[in-house]
Amino acid sequence: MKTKINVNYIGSSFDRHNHEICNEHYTNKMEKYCDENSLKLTPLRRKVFEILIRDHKPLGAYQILAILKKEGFASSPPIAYRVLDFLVEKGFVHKIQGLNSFIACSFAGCEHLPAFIICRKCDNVAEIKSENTFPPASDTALDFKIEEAMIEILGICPACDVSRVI
Amino acid sequence: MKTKINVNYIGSSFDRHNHEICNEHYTNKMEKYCDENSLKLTPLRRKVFEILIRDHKPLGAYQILAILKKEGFASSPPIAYRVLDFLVEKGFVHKIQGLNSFIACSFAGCEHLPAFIICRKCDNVAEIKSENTFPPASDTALDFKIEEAMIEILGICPACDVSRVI
DNA sequence: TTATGTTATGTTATATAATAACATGTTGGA
DNA sequence: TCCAACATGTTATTATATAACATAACATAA
Repeated sequence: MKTKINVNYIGSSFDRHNHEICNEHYTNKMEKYCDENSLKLTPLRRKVFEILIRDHKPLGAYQILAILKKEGFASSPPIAYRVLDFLVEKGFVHKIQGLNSFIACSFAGCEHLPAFIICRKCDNVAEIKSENTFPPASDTALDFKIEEAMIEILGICPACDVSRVI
Repeated sequence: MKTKINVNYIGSSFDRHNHEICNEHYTNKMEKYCDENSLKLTPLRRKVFEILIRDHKPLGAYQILAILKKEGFASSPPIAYRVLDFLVEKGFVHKIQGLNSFIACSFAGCEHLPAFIICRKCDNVAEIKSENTFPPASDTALDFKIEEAMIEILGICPACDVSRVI
């Protein structure tokens, strides 16, 4: 059997990689984390995470529901939203507000404020670590207790930027 | 007649100020800008901006619609969304994705990537300038052409942070 | 002035996203 | 075994946003 290589732009860069190994890696991480923290990794939760990590692209709740339906699961809206709440709360998945969609975390297990760069041409999304950009260099924010941050940067990725000098 | 002082946390800090002067200031700026750029500052557009700058708090489209209705304007959803599109496009108003709401810009006329700090206790929102935090210090983002950014920071503002040392 | 293109406003209907409220199932101890 | 906590399931509804189309206002060229 030939090894199928799913090439996608994900993770900490827009670089290519073998996405199957990547999937496995994050699924393993998740199983380990749930085990250690006595969280129930139920079939439904596992399935939703699997759906999200498959292509590692942002998916809306209703897209996820459609896939769940096709694959024999219940598919009323609260099913997806509840599982997504769980996955987001535990840090396995992030919500991308600007797209009303959800994406598997690229740095699971590693403390971070998630940030995303979104190419508006190819629609690929990459998660980047944002520690270096925080706290924002502003007097205002100095005394502000940051708990969560939503950083979504829209633009053109290198691959789509035809005008760039190669 | 007594001068009514509306005290609110807005602008580049969570500091107090006379919000009436502030309103006037931004309305003037807007008029000037529209004049110079031959943009039509119609009664509807003026009204929506006025609604947003009144208390300088984020308002949802349907909240704005309700106010428009009370004040004698048409109030079907596209009315608000279209005017908001205009105001956002011209930079007079920003959309806060995390709250599905809109807020008058605090740095109108000044080139900037907007960023917000949102206190989840008192719900006040402050806009801060974000130049200093961009581009994010990450190899990934180096080659990425940033066009737009959405930065929303959730936490506790100094006034609400009871635990802080005074 | 009239014709014409453009922009703004208006209406109805509908799409899309998210949650409330409540019922049933499952599981893991006291 | 019983109970408590959690997970899944259903129906209905709320909230957010847009499509599609109609009319009005306004500038400007014939």
